[in-house]
Amino acid sequence: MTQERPYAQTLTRLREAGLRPTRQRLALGRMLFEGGDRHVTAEALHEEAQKAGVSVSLATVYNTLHQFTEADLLREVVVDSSRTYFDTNIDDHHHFFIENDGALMDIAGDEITIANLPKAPDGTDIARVDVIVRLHSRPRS
Amino acid sequence: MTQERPYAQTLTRLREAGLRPTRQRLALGRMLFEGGDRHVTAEALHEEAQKAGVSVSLATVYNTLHQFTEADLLREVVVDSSRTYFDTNIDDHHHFFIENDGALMDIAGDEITIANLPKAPDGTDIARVDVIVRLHSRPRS
DNA sequence: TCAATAGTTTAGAGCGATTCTAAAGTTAAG
DNA sequence: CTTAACTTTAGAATCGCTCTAAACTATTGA
Ligand SMILES: [Mn+2]
Ligand SMILES: [Mn+2]
Ligand SMILES: [Zn+2]
Ligand SMILES: [Zn+2]
Repeated sequence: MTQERPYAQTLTRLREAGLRPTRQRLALGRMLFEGGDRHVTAEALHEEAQKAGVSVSLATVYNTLHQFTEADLLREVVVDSSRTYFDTNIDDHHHFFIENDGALMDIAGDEITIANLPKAPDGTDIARVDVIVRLHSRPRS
Repeated sequence: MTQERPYAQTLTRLREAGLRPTRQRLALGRMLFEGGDRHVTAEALHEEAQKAGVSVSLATVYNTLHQFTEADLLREVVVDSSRTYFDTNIDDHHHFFIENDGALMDIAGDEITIANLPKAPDGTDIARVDVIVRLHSRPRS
């Protein structure tokens, strides 16, 4: 049901976000939103587009990822100080991060229980709570 | 007790880490380890050294922070995809991060209870669990 | 005390991810 | 259509950080 009319679906999302459905945005949007949840870097998405024969500049990939994030179609995940990951899962959730290969995996929000969270310091509000479970992959047997 | 003989204390730490107690390492070590827990960026520590009249190159600040981290005198905290923070608190603990001004504050490890953590995927081991409570500072009244 | 050696510092070049600029190309309106 | 608003893009610029290799310094053991 959520997989039908994929073309129209991405188109609608863009329209609702007030973004003109350009060739580039439609192509990137389809790569991101059709199929399951994804965690991508700009570089990786750009490469994927190239391979799919979609001509988009890296600058546009960055622009688009930021516009999608701004429109709440994506969120950023900070796990590595040298790359930014964009996440198509915008629900509250957490992550496994395999430091060896940079892979990110979702942990559903209700799979982890956080208790006794101290209250935010005066003058501040909690914007989000991120749990990152850092993993090291064991050498394959 | 932990604040006495500050000079000798830093000196001893360096010796125990197998690092020659050079003028630069001693100066940076004292700035980092005397007084309470700190969260610094290389840039900020470099500036602080300059202001204290200690001449150290930025490259040496980076080298030193990494060597200290390697020696378990510091740990890195990833909260911002554009800067690396180094933390003098090497106990298990978590952080408040005020996104507006880049301030980091500790949350003691036992102040948060994490329950139902899913088990690590096959072939991986948990290296660390980081909880980052992202805050937005409310405009001052 | 004083080499000789191993380890350290540093200026400056280099790198990689990301952002910026401003000119050319598109889309939406009317 | 025509026009105005928005978008894309190549390439330059930025920025945090790392690398290189030459100049220093701490350590060692005659
Ligand atoms: Mn960004
Ligand atoms: Mn590092
Ligand atoms: Zn995710
Ligand atoms: Zn800390």
